[in-house]
Amino acid sequence: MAQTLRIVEIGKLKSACSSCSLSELCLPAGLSGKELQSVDRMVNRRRTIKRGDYLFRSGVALHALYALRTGFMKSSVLHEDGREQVAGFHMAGDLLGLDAIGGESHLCDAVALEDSDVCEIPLHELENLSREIPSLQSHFHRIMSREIARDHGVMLLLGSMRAEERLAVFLLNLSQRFAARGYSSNEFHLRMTREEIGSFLGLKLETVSRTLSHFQAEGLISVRNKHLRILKMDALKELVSHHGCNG
Amino acid sequence: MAQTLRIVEIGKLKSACSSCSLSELCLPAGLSGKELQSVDRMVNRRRTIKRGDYLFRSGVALHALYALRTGFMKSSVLHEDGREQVAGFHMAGDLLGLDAIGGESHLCDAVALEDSDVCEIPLHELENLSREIPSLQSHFHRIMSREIARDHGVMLLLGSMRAEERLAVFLLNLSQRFAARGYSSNEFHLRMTREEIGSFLGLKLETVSRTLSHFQAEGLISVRNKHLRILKMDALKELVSHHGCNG
DNA sequence: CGGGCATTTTGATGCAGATCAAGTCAAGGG
DNA sequence: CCCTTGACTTGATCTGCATCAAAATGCCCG
Repeated sequence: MAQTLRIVEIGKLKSACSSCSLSELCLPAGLSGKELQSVDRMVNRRRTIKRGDYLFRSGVALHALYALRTGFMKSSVLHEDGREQVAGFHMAGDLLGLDAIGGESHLCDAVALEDSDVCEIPLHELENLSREIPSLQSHFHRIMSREIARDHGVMLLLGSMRAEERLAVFLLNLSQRFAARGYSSNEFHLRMTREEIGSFLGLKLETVSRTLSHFQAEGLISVRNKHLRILKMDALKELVSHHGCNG
Repeated sequence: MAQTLRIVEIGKLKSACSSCSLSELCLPAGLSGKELQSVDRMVNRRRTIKRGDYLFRSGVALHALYALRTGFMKSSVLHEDGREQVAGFHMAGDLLGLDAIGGESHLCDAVALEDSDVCEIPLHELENLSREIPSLQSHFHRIMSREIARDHGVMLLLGSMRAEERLAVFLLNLSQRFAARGYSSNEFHLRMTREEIGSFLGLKLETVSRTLSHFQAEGLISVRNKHLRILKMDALKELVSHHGCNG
């Protein structure tokens, strides 16, 4: 009861895009004051997703796009026989639901890996508004395009890298994204399990664990449970570009 | 010289979207007569790409999006160390260059696997026009979204399927796309090499060849070089959904 | 039409990562 | 505080696909 009330209140809170610290990472990046106000009006609902809960599930109709405000989520595609493939991990500023625009219903699940807040962006209103604000339109296109480019990168990883390279790419990518949000680039908390990392990278959890241990033994990183520290950023980067040695 | 002339002439040909048999698969799907004329005016340049030539290369600035009119292409991402990952195969009606909108320059190569014709769609004009024509806008968004959803499907394939399943998914997908374009769904020509199939599926060419031979031995398909016939569509589909037997 | 090169097939062997199997560790609940 | 439970680590073994090798086939071009 108290719980429900709290959620409603949060939903009503006008913590506007114009005063949101993420606006430069998020949808309204690069908009002027006036334009920002229009976006504020469009994004009038917030939702809290508890750890382990779904933001949306595969098969459900698309209600809106979601901008992640705080927290951490994963999205995953599932095969009919139960296999799960994590398609991505999302942090503050990321836009979720982009794969559902094509068919009107979601094709993947989005699950909170820690308590998260999202802003709802009704697709039709976004399309209306982006007809009036060219810079919003082109930024929305940029966001979708970047998602396509990112996915191609993941395909490269899954299709042609060895386990060590995959893990290195994964860690470097996380590091970079934390840095872009003002967090440390060489020390952070892994919010996902080894199994989820494995699913994302096309590896089994044991392989993830072994490879992390191996990196640690080499002095590249230090891991203790979910706490991770990158000790030799350059060495990790070299690992990625050099293809081991079997060119 | 004669060559150059011929290309220029083709570039000038006004074989308009309004009279193009692909319009229902392509960008202008669902537009009215008047709207179609606006799109015609926007798409005023065609190009011919010879087999083996590049439509665009990674790193080059984005000039336009391209709608494939006739022919067959692949797009591939390359790793700095030379490894190539085929990101997709494209046939008539497909839109290429979507991953370059985000950063203004291409992130993958697009190569013709047979002589191909494309229509150039200047991105800025597309954005201008889609501010005037809502159905064009939403269809463009649908196209980008479908590309994201398709990529997620490929990630599922690369991350969690065995070689036989990958090949089966690949053949079924090709079959479906040929059917959508009015060609036979169970007999077609593979325009790419075994190596390119392998690169796309995250397998080596020998594995592709062996797996095809195996399918043939089982009576699921018949292959002779690049000519392929699907004999047991249902059995192929079962192969995909049943995860072999090691659930 | 025939030589040469690229593509494909097929076989033999090796290895990275999966699988199976214990055992350790941290967190939450009675 | 101990017990349970889920997450993680580590070791032993297995296997699917890669790699290496060589022969067969198709195709381009002179």
